[in-house]
Amino acid sequence: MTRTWLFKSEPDEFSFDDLLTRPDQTEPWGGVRNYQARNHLKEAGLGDRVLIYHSSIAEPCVAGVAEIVRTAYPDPSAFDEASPYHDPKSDPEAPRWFAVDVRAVARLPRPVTRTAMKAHPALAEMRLLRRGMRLSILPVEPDELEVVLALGGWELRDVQPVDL
DNA sequence: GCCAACGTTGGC
DNA sequence: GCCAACGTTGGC
Repeated sequence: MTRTWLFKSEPDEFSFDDLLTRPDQTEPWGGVRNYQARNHLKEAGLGDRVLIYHSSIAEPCVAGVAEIVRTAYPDPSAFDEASPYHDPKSDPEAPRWFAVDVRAVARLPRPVTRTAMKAHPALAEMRLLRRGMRLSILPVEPDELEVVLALGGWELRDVQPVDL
């Protein structure tokens, strides 16, 4: 069963366009240091869709769609003393933090702004839009995915992983 | 820049 | 185990 997730990113740090420039349009997604978000990361399965959401900008939006191409593995940055995400309490024998690899599917024909999502009645229950929601990795319901894609000028079949 | 919401830390 | 203090996130 293919699920959908929403990954937050500050585009100044890493944007959907950055993902498109990576080799094979694939990038490890790590540095998540919140247990609830980590648990979501560990649930992500091969081929799950990912909405890439740009936060902390004037107009926060979903910029594009990616997919999981490697499921959770120990996050190397946790063991890297030079990394800002270094966690001395994470033991390589029992890793605390995990990363996944994501590959771009495509940019949305038009970005779906937070404002547009908030204005849509079908998205009233969307996790992302709840007050005080700070999790950087969130599940997205199937019907919510359809609405977001429609707002972005796409339909669900446009993001079916090709190998399914 | 403000501030609400929330997570983490550490004293007790 | 409680809870105050503090730090961070992220929309506005």
